[in-house]
Amino acid sequence: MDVLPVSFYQNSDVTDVAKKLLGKKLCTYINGKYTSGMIVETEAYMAPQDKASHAYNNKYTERNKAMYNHGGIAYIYLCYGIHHLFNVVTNIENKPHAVLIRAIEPIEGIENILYRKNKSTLSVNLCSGPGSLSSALGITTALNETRLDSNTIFIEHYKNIDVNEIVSCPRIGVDYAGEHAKWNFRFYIENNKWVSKKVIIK
DNA sequence: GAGTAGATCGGCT
DNA sequence: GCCGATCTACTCG
Repeated sequence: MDVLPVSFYQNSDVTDVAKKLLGKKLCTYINGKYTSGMIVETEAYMAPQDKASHAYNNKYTERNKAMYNHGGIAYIYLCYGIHHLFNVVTNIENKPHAVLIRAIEPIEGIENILYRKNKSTLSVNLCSGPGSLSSALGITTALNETRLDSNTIFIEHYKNIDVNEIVSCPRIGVDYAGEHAKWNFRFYIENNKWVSKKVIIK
């Protein structure tokens, strides 16, 4: 009903989209099971200049081609051979920008999440961390390049987050990116217990 | 509670 | 062959 239009993602400032996604509701309807959760943590990836991005220097492969598509679709890829990481493609065609969704706060379909996780009780780490969140929502690489206004994956308005509640800090697990690893491209909602990791001091 | 190994696919040196 | 935008389980103290 209140699904974000594709135009929301076609913004030339990825960090702006990353911040605006906080407090939105990510919903999936996969294999007949509906689940949703509020986005509490994101990271921006801004290729071609961003070394931490798969599309650094406009590198183009079969895997990352989704990022070169227009904004408003999903870029999902396999990490460490096990984890399916879910990204939102932003900007226009041939501008490979993306926002990695790192954590959500479960809202609906908790029983489906527990079933997928083979757990009986809800705990904070179930949807916290990109790989964990994808398995909780049933997201796999089969959904790569799915439109975010489709009825499989969609994002709705949910809660307005005040700028004062948004914390920005360096991204996680991208030390190899040298100077770019220090960019404050990670955003999360302050004092939200579902956030995967607090500020990392180095 | 903290530290480490193991899982396991695709893209690259 | 090696290593990654990771997570979990298992060990050790």
